[in-house]
Amino acid sequence: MASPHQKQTMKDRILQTADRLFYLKGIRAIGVDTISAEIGISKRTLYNHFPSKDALIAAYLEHRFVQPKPSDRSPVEQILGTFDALERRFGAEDFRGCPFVNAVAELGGEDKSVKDIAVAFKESRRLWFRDRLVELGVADPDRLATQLQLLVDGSIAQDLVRDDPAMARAAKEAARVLLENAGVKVSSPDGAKA
Amino acid sequence: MASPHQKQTMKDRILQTADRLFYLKGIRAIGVDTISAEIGISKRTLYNHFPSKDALIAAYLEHRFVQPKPSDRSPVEQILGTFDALERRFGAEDFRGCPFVNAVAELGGEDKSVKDIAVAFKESRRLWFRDRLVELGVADPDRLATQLQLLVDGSIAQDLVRDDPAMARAAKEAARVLLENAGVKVSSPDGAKA
DNA sequence: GCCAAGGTACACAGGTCTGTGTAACTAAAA
DNA sequence: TTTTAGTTACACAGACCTGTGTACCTTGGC
Repeated sequence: MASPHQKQTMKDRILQTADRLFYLKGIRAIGVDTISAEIGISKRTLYNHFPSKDALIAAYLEHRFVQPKPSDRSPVEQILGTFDALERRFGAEDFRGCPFVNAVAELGGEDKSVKDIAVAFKESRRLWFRDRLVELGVADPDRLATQLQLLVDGSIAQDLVRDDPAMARAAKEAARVLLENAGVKVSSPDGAKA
Repeated sequence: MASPHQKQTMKDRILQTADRLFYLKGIRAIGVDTISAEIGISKRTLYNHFPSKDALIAAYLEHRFVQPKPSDRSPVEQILGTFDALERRFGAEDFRGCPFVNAVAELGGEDKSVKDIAVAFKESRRLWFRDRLVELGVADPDRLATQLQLLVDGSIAQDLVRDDPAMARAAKEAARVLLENAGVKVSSPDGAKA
């Protein structure tokens, strides 16, 4: 973990492959046989590293729970840049929506642990927006952060079914309107730095 | 179909039960045995009415594709009322997100017909917004309709993971800001008719 | 050389799933 | 009464799933 040159462990390879297949094809659609076959290991080895498929699913979701990198850009640029990043990801052919929302949709309210991590993820994203809005001094950062997160999740859901990266642009424009309405000065209607 | 007093056919009962279980528990999570057992019929009878589970899934999604009732309220009230209706549905304990988004998330891009009907549904909803925005004479009804639909889908996704009907209120407030920004006069910040 | 850790091959238990085949039953229509 | 359409009970095929048991093999460290 410390050294980037460190050889990838077996556990890493299993998790990485499970991550890719679970995300692309769905958690229920992928069996442990498929994962081990894809890596070229025996199913026994997989079970030596993860006690059950449920444990592998939990590891998958935790693995997806990554914090955004710190940035030295201005709060407004960071907020609006979120939607540019979304648009880029929508364009990739291996994008298939939000893994947490998908997992909840797929596994239902049955599995409480899945829902818990999904809620934690969504809340962490909302708080990320909120921190930047506080920095900007807007009146009601909590409310606006929630609304920005609505635009993020809405564009993800829309792109999931429509495969249309323009959804991210529409969300960005809406976000700009909401920011300006909250008294935030936003430079130009489209990409001043371009 | 014409008379509301008409006795419910076997096919209706199957579809209705499949609808409820598919939506609540997930399509992959429910087998045809479960559906037939729930109704108290044999699995053979189910297969006499639907040639395959895939056909039943298709019928389920078509059954969910309902058009909004015509309304005599003003366009603005209709648009904002959408979010009030959402909030009501979020409060129900049998609400589990958008069946079309869930189906795409669950069945993946593999099944093209599922994606097709999901796209058709989302587009029909977007056009519903668009029609009302045209009536209001806004400058760019297509863009704003897309953005309102983003708020709808965003609040649905958020409520799915958080079980928080307040997401609909946040979406409604954002919708009001977007409408006002487009030059639409919106009466009061919260429920003038209350 | 020897040992121990971890991987492999492979069978298998026990469950679920979709879908079919078949013979008997029921009830309404003719 | 006879026919016919729909339903039932039930077994079963064939596939896939999670998870385990077991005996063998490979490899690096001592």
